[in-house]
Amino acid sequence: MGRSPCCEKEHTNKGAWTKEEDQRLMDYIRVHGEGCWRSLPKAAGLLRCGKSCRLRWINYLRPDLKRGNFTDEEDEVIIKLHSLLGNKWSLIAGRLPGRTDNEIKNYWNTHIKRKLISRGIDPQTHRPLNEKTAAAAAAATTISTTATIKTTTSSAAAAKVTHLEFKNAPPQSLAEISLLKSQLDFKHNSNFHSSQYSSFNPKKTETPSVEENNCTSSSMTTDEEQQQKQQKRESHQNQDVNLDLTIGLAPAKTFSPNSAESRLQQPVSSSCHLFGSVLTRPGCSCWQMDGERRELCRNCQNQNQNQSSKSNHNNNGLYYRYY
DNA sequence: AAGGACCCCAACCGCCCGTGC
DNA sequence: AGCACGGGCGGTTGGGGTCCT
Repeated sequence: MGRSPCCEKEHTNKGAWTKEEDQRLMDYIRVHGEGCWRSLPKAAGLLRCGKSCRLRWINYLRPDLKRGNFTDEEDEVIIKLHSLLGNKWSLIAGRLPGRTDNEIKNYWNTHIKRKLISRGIDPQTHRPLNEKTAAAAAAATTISTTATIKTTTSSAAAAKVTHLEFKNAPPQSLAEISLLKSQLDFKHNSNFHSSQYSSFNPKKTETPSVEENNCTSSSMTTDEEQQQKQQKRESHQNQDVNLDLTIGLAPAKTFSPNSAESRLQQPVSSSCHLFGSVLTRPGCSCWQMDGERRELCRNCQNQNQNQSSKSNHNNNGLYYRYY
């Protein structure tokens, strides 16, 4: 019944690693590289579970690990990313070079939680503690009535967000976004990735953006780029949400096309992105995020018309597709 | 100095996801 | 479609170190 264990527990060591074990593991990986963790212990002459070897390497032995205390800058990055991603430690770690998910998770639980509480901020919701109860009540009546999440299946575990329909207007501020996110079952709707709120962030950071790292569509024309830059400038002037999701890039790694990681790296240039609704036409200009213009561009209108027969479209509302 | 309380973090556990067949 | 497997993830634990009385 259930899964077979990843190793024979009777013949494996547990607990703290010895220097000799560390040395064996490092020597083996130096020669053979990472991977195939299940067979590694035997090949390396270690009486350890493969998972244990992997963890030891990733969290402790890897040569590129940064040692020492977290800096204030790292603290703030962690807080910011946590407010967007929740307990997605590996995604957060992917944006903090030299830090591991385990390290960040421990650091969060032992330091940052307290730090936020001392600032009067709830570490889970990232809202003021004294607002917590009132905000929860308010959120239930405001945000939940403005957005409807449509999924492809009725199973929470397998659900994939396909549409977001806003009866009035999409969230206008980071607070609203956070509130909306907290109301979704984030764990079960991992495909609905809050990191894609980056579409709300036209603010340019010092670090290279996704598109500057050749992650953007190769089909984009110069005109389209200009259009997007203009949109960014306009958006910048019109709102103050700075999610700074261009902070560093995840380590070079390939992801499956629909993974959260993959979508984290998708171009953030189009102002049509909304909660991960990456429209297929780069340079689409349907949404300006200024709270005034809530129009769909022609392309998106056409797309919506194609979809309208399937959805109960509110005349006053907006319709976003999630890919 | 003793020992109980508390803190920190490496390591473990069980589950989930992606892939190949 | 269903299964098996490897890898990865987040939550939790437990042991060692430090602080406090």
